[in-house]
Amino acid sequence: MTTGTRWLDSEQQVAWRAYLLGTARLMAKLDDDLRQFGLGINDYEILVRLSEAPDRRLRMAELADRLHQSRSRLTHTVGRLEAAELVRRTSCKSDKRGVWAELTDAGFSLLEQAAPYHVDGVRENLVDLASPEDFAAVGRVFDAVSEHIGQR
Amino acid sequence: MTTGTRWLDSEQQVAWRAYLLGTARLMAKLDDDLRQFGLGINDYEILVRLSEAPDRRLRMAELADRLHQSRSRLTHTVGRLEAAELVRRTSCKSDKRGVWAELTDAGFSLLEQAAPYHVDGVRENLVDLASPEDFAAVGRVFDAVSEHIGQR
DNA sequence: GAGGTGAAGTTCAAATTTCAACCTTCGACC
DNA sequence: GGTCGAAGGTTGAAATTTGAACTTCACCTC
Repeated sequence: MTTGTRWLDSEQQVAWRAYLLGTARLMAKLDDDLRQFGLGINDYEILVRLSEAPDRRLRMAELADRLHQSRSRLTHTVGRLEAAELVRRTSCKSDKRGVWAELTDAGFSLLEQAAPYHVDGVRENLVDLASPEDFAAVGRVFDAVSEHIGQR
Repeated sequence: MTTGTRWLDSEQQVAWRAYLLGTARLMAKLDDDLRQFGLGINDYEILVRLSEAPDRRLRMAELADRLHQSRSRLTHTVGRLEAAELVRRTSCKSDKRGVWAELTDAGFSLLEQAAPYHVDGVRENLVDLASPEDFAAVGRVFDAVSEHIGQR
């Protein structure tokens, strides 16, 4: 008889581990690089999402979903960003339960400073290391992953 | 004049974000699935590395490097695993500064239980969603990332 | 064989994240 | 209107992670 488990074959195994290790190293590197601006990559992503939204603001739940974070975690993080004056909270008129997180001018300009530096890091440590085809494949794969797993 | 920053083009941007979101969702999912065994993916990876090592043991620093974790984090985590009797620490004779982390029988058998389940999760939520070529590309890309960034 | 430098681990405190409990408001239904 | 289940957010405590300081030991050089 055979075992019911389909183990990864050796190439899949190698690729899976490369992904785990590479991701760990990459995130640590990007985090380090952002530290000079007083941000982590998580904070950075929050600011970016806000900067792109209409009126530079987003509802907390919407933001949490886009980043796949718990509402609780986001509450804490936004609390810190607010203390740093990078984000402002305002209550939502149409839904009294709701809260808008809005990027302040200071937040926007910090982002303007950090972004070029951060993008360079993403290029240097990821994008430019891969062929365009390979990088596109990464996009497809993780798009499928997101799609498959769906919301939390 | 042009700006000095090479921004990501729109496809790269999309791929990068897919990677970020997909990774967040994937890790959360794998973590959740392992919780039934009282493990997180981080604990799991530690046990796996130990299980594959000669005598099922590894020096702390070596283990930390393979997982790209700080020594401090590893000390804490192994402390918890030790409290759960899944890992045992022994001191290293040839280098008195050193400490071996060694998988216990209980650790090994928990791993035997968890592994099939975990691998299924990795397949279902990642490997089987991608074509073999695309998944191989993921491996290549993150291998290059690891290589490029190197040790911490 | 005494210093000096650096590696291996741990420790403690601070920062961050998780988890469950808890309001308040919305919406549907009766 | 009144009720009930669920969504949006927050809170506070517990668990985990980070970062810097610290101890012990190894190794190199003079």
